[in-house]
Amino acid sequence: MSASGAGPGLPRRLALRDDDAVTAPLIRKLERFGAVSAEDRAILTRLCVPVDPVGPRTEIAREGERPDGVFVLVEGMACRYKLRADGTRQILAYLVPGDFCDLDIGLLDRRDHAIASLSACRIARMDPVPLGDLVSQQPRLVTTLRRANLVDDATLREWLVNLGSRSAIERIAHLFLELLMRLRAVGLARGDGYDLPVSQLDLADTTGLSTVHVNRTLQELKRQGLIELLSRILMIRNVQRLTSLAGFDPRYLSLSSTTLR
Amino acid sequence: MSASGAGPGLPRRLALRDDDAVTAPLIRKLERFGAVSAEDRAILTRLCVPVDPVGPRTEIAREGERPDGVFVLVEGMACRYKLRADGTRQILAYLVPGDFCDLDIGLLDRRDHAIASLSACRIARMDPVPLGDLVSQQPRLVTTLRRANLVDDATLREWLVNLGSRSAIERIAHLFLELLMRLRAVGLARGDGYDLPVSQLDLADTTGLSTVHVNRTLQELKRQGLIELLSRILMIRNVQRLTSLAGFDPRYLSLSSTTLR
DNA sequence: CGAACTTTTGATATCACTCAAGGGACGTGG
DNA sequence: CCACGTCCCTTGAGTGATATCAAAAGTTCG
Repeated sequence: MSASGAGPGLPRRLALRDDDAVTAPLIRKLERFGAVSAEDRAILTRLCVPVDPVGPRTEIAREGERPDGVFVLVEGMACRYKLRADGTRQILAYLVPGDFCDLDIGLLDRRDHAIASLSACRIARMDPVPLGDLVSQQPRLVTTLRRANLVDDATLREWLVNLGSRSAIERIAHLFLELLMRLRAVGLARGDGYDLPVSQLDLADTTGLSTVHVNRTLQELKRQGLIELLSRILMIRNVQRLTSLAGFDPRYLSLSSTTLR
Repeated sequence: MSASGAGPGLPRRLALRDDDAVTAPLIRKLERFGAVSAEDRAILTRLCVPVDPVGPRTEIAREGERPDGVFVLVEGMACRYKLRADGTRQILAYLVPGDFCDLDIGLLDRRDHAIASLSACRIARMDPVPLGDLVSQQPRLVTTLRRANLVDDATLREWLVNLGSRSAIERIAHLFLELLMRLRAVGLARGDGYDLPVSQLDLADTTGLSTVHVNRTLQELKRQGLIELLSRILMIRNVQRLTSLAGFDPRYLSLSSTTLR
């Protein structure tokens, strides 16, 4: 899937274009939150060190461990989650390419939640130390990173509304629309559709529903002609009706109107 | 309730002790996250400007408006919340004395949620401009504020778990235990109890349940001898059993073991 | 081609919601 | 001090949304 099987005898990571590809989604995302100069881009590219790709359903960061460094998702889909004592998993957030996590979670000495891939993922890592130096040297860039972080917080709040006060069908519709907007913002949607490489169990652990009910709710969304979902490719057939069904108000994502369409 | 009705003819705010009282809960809270020097205390006291007290159920910050400055809760209980188009309210967080909000939400130009008092409250406000200067001049203090902020984020994640995967009785038990720990941390619990100046409707909007079901669930908690709740004073009769019922693991609050007991 | 996972379906159970109404508690104004 | 309104809590009865259990059918992958 990635370029790992390129030419024989070639070192694994060499080309400059590869490096660009690593930060491309991140930069695309950050540009929504402030100007990103060529120097900023160079700094980010230097800071982001690619890590070995991970397969699907692989733990990336463990709950309870001491955080070190910032992860940037380059390709694929991942999630934050918490495991309860009874084995229940609650997914807290989806990460799409360009998303980073734990901008300053390193200030605490214990992760309160884990991170895992949903699909196969490519990941990069930023060292916390040079990142810390940024604050004095590139305050504008840090502000931009912080803005992006604040939107993640706002997203978490919207998820709380989702679980606390929306019905099953509204929850799923809302999730699908949020992902559409976020993927569009990094150029990874195709029209009104996108790859959604997650199982119905994942959706159940996201929405606080049972897998059976997720399945039936998806069927209802299809029956109403609102979505198509086949081999993990989602196509929203009627964004407007789905938006009104979900009560989706994208302002919490702080997206530009062009992204919204 | 406050000193507003003190001696006749006395100016409303005068005594130095009053100023101390404004920052006391904040400092008590911050000390859990890093050393707070006398200089830090002086800075915080200078930055925190008391605002007129507000009555119960009063909006403090409106959704959609441009954020300006940081609020610090001095006395009383407040909440963040979002209102849905259909009038439903979802409470996102409780604020107790010492809590502050919106450390850098000022970087966005639109609040995604509102803040309101639950009980009568005393509030202080920090100007964003001198606060911004802190970053270069008192980096340690800013780090401490950030740590406190991270715990608020972790709390929000735990609330997501609460709504997504706990039953009604577990949700309420979990909320009560969280508040016990947080109030203890600022010295506002009395043994295993505390003032809980919120209605059952507030609890319903917090836990995603109906008021009727909140009422019945509270009765069940009383019946099991786990809590007493009378005239908005909560007493937890059996912290250990309630903890195990709720599946409450306080580590996300980053509290010291002395606070936990 | 088999093992493991995922999706789908049916039947039944239950938790929590809605509706409706009565009964405090509290404050306000007459 | 009483009368009234308002808000809050409580209770009952009926309903509905979602969970659970169980098993079959489809998919993926080695």
